Amino acid sequence: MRERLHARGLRWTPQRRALVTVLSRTHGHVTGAVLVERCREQDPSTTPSTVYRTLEVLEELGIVRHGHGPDGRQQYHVLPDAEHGHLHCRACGGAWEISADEAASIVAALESGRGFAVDLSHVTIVGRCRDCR
Amino acid sequence: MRERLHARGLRWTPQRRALVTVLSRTHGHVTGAVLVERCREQDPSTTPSTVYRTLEVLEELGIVRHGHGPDGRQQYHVLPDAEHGHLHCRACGGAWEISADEAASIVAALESGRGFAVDLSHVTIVGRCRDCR
DNA sequence: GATGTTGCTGCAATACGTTGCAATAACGAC
DNA sequence: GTCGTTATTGCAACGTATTGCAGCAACATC
Repeated sequence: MRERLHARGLRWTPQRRALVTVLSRTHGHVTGAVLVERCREQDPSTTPSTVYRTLEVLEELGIVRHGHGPDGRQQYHVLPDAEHGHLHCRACGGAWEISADEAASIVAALESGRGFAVDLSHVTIVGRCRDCR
Repeated sequence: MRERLHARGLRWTPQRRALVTVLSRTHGHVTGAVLVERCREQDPSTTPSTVYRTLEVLEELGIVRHGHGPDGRQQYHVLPDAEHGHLHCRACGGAWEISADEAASIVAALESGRGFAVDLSHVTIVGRCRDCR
């Protein structure tokens, strides 16, 4: 991590180390708020702005990706999960991932029809799941 | 409008009238904040909570639909536009609509594969448009 | 027109994120 | 180890959206 930051002229600070540590223990999706909270557990003096700014940096480095839940709140996931989209059930609140394979037809349709390059990991589709219908 | 509210035991208030007026003059997509602002132009004493709560009511009635922009903020659109999804270019900020026809393959894929009923009007897909690639 | 119900409003507080700015501290060079 | 540069931090303020609650006012009824 330190190397990757330095390679871009960025710095390796205690606050960034803390967030990276938290992320390394994180599985699946987390909201920004949860990450802030977890950083605070490690270091109560953590401030939200630092965490969110660090997340931006890590996203540029490709370490994390973020999308938005059905309520529009940030959701981060840590790589190197395969790229995937998200499915949310409005009724039960359940969430699933859409694999790149499964999304292939979606991506292809927008690509060939409009020349639009879908950022799959930022996609969240809301609706109702089989059980809730 | 008044009839539709009364039919459900709801009330037709000056604040609701103001929002409906604003909406009737609105084309395309608007953020919640913009709607609050426009209501304030009509009546400076308007408060955000009332506007957002009224929007919820109107959504239940099917008058408006909301989704989230690429930054997760609310975006409303007024019916009776046909149901459609949204496409956002991360680079230029442009936005387009995805017609139900164009989305048919997406909807069908998730429907048959997972039994998931997509709420198309709540879908926002982020990526890069043809010009920005 | 007066009255009772109860849906609505406005306020205040809270949550989640973002941004400007001055002070700090990481880092490279000596 | 010291010093200078400048990326980062922490603070404070702001923007957007939600929620609890007490008082208000729409509406139906009389």
